Amino acid sequence: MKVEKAAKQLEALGNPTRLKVYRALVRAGEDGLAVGQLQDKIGIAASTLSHHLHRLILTGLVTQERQATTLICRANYPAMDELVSYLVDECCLDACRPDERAA
Amino acid sequence: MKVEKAAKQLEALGNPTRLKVYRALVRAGEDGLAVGQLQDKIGIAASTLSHHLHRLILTGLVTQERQATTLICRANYPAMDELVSYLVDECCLDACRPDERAA
DNA sequence: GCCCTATTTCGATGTCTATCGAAATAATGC
DNA sequence: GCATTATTTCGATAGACATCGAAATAGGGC
Repeated sequence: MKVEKAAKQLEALGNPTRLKVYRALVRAGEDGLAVGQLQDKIGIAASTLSHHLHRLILTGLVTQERQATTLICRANYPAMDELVSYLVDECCLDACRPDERAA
Repeated sequence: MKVEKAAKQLEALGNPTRLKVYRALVRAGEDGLAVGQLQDKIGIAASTLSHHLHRLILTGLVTQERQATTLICRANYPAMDELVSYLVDECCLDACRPDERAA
């Protein structure tokens, strides 16, 4: 993963509203949550939520699937896994895995 | 860890320049790097670097220690460890540790 | 084809961010 | 206490962001 991509994803998660959205989606699991359900949970204007979702989708952290008139949002686990791996491998190796310390 | 604190730290890392700074500091290990060395590595104005360092320090991800006229910067590993733990435990449990899946 | 619900896009606004150069501060050595 | 080096603070500027309400769009049922 390039540093720019990682930074983009971190920036996407680095907003309390978006982190709450992402957290809610993770907790919802495979069923995901409709945009409207997210709005109820988080309590912001629909347009604002749509904007934040757009940013999360652009970075690949969230996916959407249409079911009739509602849009189901889901956390894209592999993307987060890749991001955490980047942080651990590239940025935190010494602290988290002393025995794997690189040259 | 509260969601606001995690978001603040993610936001701090969610800028390419700051992520490069942090990465350089991690790679420098316990010796750390002087502000001037960081500036040489990254190639931005001293004032800009100072601004970014300030943000990283405010979130606790970086520490500074003065050695004579130079300021040594170091990555604060426990902070990153805590942040990654938050992401894994609160936001990525299902994907990363299926056997520890919470209720 | 029209209505209803769900969601996005538009337009506007205030706040925050990144960046720079210049000037100010800090710490040391002489 | 002055010069030197290292770093921060100041002031300015251009661009990005978060937020809202209103209007537009999408999809489906009648």
